[in-house]
Amino acid sequence: MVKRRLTREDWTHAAFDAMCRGGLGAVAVDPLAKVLGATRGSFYWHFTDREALLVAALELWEQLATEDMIAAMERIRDPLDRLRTLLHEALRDRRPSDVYLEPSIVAHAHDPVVGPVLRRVTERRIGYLTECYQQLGMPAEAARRQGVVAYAAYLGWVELRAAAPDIVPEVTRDRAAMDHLLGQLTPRLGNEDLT
Amino acid sequence: MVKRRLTREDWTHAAFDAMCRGGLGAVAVDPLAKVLGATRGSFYWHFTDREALLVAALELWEQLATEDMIAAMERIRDPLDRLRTLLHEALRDRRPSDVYLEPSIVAHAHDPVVGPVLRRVTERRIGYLTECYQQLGMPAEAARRQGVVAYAAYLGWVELRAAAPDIVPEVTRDRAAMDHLLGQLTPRLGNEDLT
DNA sequence: TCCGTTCCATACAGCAGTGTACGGAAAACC
DNA sequence: GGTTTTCCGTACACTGCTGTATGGAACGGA
Repeated sequence: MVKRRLTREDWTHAAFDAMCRGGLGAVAVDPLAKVLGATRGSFYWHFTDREALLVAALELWEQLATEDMIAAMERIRDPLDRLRTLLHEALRDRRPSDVYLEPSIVAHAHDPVVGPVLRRVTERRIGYLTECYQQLGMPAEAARRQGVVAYAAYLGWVELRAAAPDIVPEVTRDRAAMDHLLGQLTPRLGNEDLT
Repeated sequence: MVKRRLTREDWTHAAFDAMCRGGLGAVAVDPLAKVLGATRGSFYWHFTDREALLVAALELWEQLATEDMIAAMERIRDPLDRLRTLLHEALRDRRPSDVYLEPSIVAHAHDPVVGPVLRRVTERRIGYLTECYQQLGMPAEAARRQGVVAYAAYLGWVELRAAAPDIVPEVTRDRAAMDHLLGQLTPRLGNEDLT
């Protein structure tokens, strides 16, 4: 790792990494400078504020964890297969470094810079889930409700994994239990229980 | 509000209140002293550390939001009625000041003083849910899994409420949707779908 | 190679919070 | 009412972070 000059993207990615490990509080200029082997002088050339860095890192998160994810799903043709893959991907175990990011972001929902991004991401994800359910034949309103329920379920598992990591595999590792769970979130076609 | 001397409990309750509003970060000695109309001199008489205050506040949370809650539920005789009340109570809308507390705690799960308390609370709540499902006739393992699922659902709604408060009522205010949701978490007696 | 632009290190000021030392006020006790 | 114990205010030192000012290094084009 030769010592080269840093770009705005270098700082943004470093902030994102720190965010994944230590939450939003870890997005701090001084510590990041140490990691990058530079000083704050570099940072304040590329950014005006610590806040600007936070925004950049959050928008990177928005891109990677939502837009890219959705784009990947869109490559799956069959709607049912796509929803199944999506849910499975969302509920599956993650690398430990990913566990604390979303909880930390939600915990700062009241923050004026976090709030708007989180809002967009939440609405976008639920919106996409709604689309998926509609493509399976659900009417709009029911699909929306189902989307909200599914997203709440996702959030719940993410948080539970953070709160007590060893409890989650009790369910997710059990094939039957996992199928049961996914089954509740996946409407069987021709089911009249779509409310 | 006459100016009287402060007890350890005064500080603990003030810390708990601050925690409810601003998350764990709001448990700070200097600001709390201002609120209480005192100085840090008082604080360091009753506590050794800021950490000690955090522990006290978290244990108060454990008592109020878990033990007292469970004790209240135990006063309900009929197991099905009890579970329904519990779920309804857990998923119902809360006062705004309560919205950010649990997300903030979960976000600090890696913290050495938060971790153990959060572990205990999580295990205790899931354990109690498991009991409830068992009293409804589910075998131990299935009840445990159902308890985990129900608790994850609870966490999900709490977080969603913090992330995008206006989306939650879309479901919880709709009587039919709410019944459907509670229905998924409430086994119908004599249902063979208990896995 | 020279020069202008881009980038960064150093040094400084400032803020918010923690924890300690110590003197003195306020209760409590007899 | 004096003494002892309990409690609290004040002042200080220290830490970790933000943001600014400025000089100078590194790079790229002519």
